[in-house]
Amino acid sequence: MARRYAARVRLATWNINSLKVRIDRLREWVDYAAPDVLCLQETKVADDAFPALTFAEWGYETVHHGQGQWNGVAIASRLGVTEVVHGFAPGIEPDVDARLVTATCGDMRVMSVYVPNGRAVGHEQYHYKLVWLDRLRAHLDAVAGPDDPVVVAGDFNIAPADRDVYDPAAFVGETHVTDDERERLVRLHEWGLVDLFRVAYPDADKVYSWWDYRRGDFHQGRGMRIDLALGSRAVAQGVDYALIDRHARKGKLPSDHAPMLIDLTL
DNA sequence: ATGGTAGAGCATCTA
Repeated sequence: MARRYAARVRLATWNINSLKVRIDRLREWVDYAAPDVLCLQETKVADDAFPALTFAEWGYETVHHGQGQWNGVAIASRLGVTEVVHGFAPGIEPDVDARLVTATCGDMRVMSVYVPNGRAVGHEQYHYKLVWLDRLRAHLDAVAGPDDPVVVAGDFNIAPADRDVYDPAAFVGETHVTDDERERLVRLHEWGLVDLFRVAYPDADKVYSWWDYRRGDFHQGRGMRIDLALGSRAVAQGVDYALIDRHARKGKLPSDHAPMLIDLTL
């Protein structure tokens, strides 16, 4: 259906690191931030344990793609949830894990992604990460076009540039910062996606979305910006505001990731 | 000091 007027949309993404443990904190943040579309990662629940009725009480339609103990991704939307694809589109080698779910929310084609961690450079899981990102690019071609309003949001487990890492020297030879991983992000840029946080803040540094639980890293400012919202041109040109909400990383039982929100005019 | 914490779930595995 043709769009008749500009719509303001608040998009959010959060690696919640267990929906079961974090449901009250999530409710608190949703009340505060009131996103229209919310991408979640690491729900760590099976589909039959996903609290869809709770989200419905909050005013959200949901789709969840989970497996139980690990991984699990969801999209919660006040703008509808249609044209759902669980995992990679048909024709692409299926994923062994639940790391991707796609839905149309309002006018946007939305993907919630939990990119494999990679564990260590050269590890079998690192190879899986790189191949997974190649498959994500193929998936984009299958479910959307670069001229559509498209958003790919989630935990990419890649810091796009050195300024997205608290100490680049500390990560030499580690995952999340290698040329091979960053090249996969460049390929997504070549498809037509841009880093929406950078649209709002082209030069900001020391802005992170994840801090290791250990060693007091959050309080010492040792973080990385690895949670990204990538958007096509139709989305990027409408970015009004972006925020990585560090306050949600504080207090009792925080996720190790902060949520990010992006305000758009579509 | 090759450490530390957190979540799954009950011995470790994953991050």
